Amino acid sequence: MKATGLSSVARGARPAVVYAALRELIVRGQLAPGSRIVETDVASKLRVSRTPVRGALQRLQQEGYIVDAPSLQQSRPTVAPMTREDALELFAIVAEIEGLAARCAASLAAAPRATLVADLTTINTRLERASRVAQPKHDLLYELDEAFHRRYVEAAAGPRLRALHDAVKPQAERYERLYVSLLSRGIAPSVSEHRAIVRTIRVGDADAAQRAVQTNWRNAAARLGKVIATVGERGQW
Amino acid sequence: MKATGLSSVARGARPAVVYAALRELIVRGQLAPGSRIVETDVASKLRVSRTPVRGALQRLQQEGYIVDAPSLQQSRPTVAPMTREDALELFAIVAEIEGLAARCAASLAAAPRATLVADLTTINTRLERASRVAQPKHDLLYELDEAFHRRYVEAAAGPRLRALHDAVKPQAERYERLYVSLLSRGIAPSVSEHRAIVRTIRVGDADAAQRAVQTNWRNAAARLGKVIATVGERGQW
DNA sequence: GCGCACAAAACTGTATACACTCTATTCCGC
DNA sequence: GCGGAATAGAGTGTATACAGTTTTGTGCGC
Repeated sequence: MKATGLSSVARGARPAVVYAALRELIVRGQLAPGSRIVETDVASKLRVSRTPVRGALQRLQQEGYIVDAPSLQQSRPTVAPMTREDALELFAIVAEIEGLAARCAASLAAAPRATLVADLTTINTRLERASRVAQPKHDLLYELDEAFHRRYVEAAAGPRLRALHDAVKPQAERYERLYVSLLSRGIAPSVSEHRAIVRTIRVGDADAAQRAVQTNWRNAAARLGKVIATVGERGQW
Repeated sequence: MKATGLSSVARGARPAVVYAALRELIVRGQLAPGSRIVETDVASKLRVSRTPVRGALQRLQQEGYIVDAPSLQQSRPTVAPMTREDALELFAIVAEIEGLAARCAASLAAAPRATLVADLTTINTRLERASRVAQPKHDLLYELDEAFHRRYVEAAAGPRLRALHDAVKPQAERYERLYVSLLSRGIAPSVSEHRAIVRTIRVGDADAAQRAVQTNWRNAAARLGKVIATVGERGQW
């Protein structure tokens, strides 16, 4: 990412670029939970005016990446803290959204469903292999897990559900990365849960597919909950 | 609603007021699906500058009330069309969100749960009575059904789930109003489905509560689907 | 009368100036 | 030295000017 100088970005794309840049910083932890975000600073760092920055901040806030620090009249955007409570609620929501997508996936026609099942199997196999090596690469584990879920969402979800997924899921990235970085050996259960998901989609059992995805996320939430309890919360004060 | 002259609105509240005004116009149908929305017009009608209007439009778009008409470079916001497909997907999403809330509600402690159950029963009884009269008042039916669902969401949902609900649910209002206005006698099944929801929350069965809410919405979607098929879609051309 | 080209109007994207609010620091009085 | 008030600074809210793009209308040629 070029640190400074996106003033050359095409005319209609600046808010989106600012949004992407800030989200990346937040999700990767470079912008710590609890940090204040100042419109003027962002604007000058990225060499754009405050107008596109405003748009980006508004979107980030609406999606939950940043929150308003309590101040009577003015809005003081700060990076949203990471707490155990928040992680559990967020994972529960993702469980429902992706569960619904899996339900739709299991109801697809036979032909596209077969392709989907094949792809999911491939991805999950790669995930299993990546998790078995001596020093698992955290980024790779995250990418593969993410790719697995994204695959069936994009295959089956309608425009509304996909938009919702795009808005909610990336917020879990902060917690997922924390998770794999602390528990990289512990994703074995995930692999077998993924296999169960693939199985239900293959046989076309919508209810079971939805349940399987929900189970996967609820278990992940439980495992993550323990991790956070030990490592502590961030951005709380 | 004062048509013109909200230039006197407090300093930090203008985007919210513009947002509320436009959303109201859209969900009540005064701004027809497919209509173009022009920043300048809205700004001059409401006597504010384009800046707060911009914020409001962006939020409306992110929540799905308005969409971008395809135009290569510039964004041309138009009121989102109402289609059968969209209604079914939207209701399926609401089913998951409120289903999750109901699951949390069934897991509440005994004391607050008892209060919740009592309130839900009261609301549902009022709904039943309102639906039995000769000429049911559509607005009242809508309000009561909406109040029923809102009650348990607010009682049990965490901040994230509530924010999601606040963002998604109002979009269903367009379809719900269409629904009750065409099928006001047909809400008897809803009343009994609500009773089932209350029962599961009372006994504290989380899984059953979630399923009951999902059933309620899936049935509503099916009933609405038929209605739209007969009345035709809007804003498609 | 039809079509194409050019021009003008309409709108959105961006930047910037100004106003208002909140905060923090400093200075004065005690 | 401590506390409070005044003031300077920082930062957001709003308005507006300007630029670039798309659309629409008009006139000319055929």
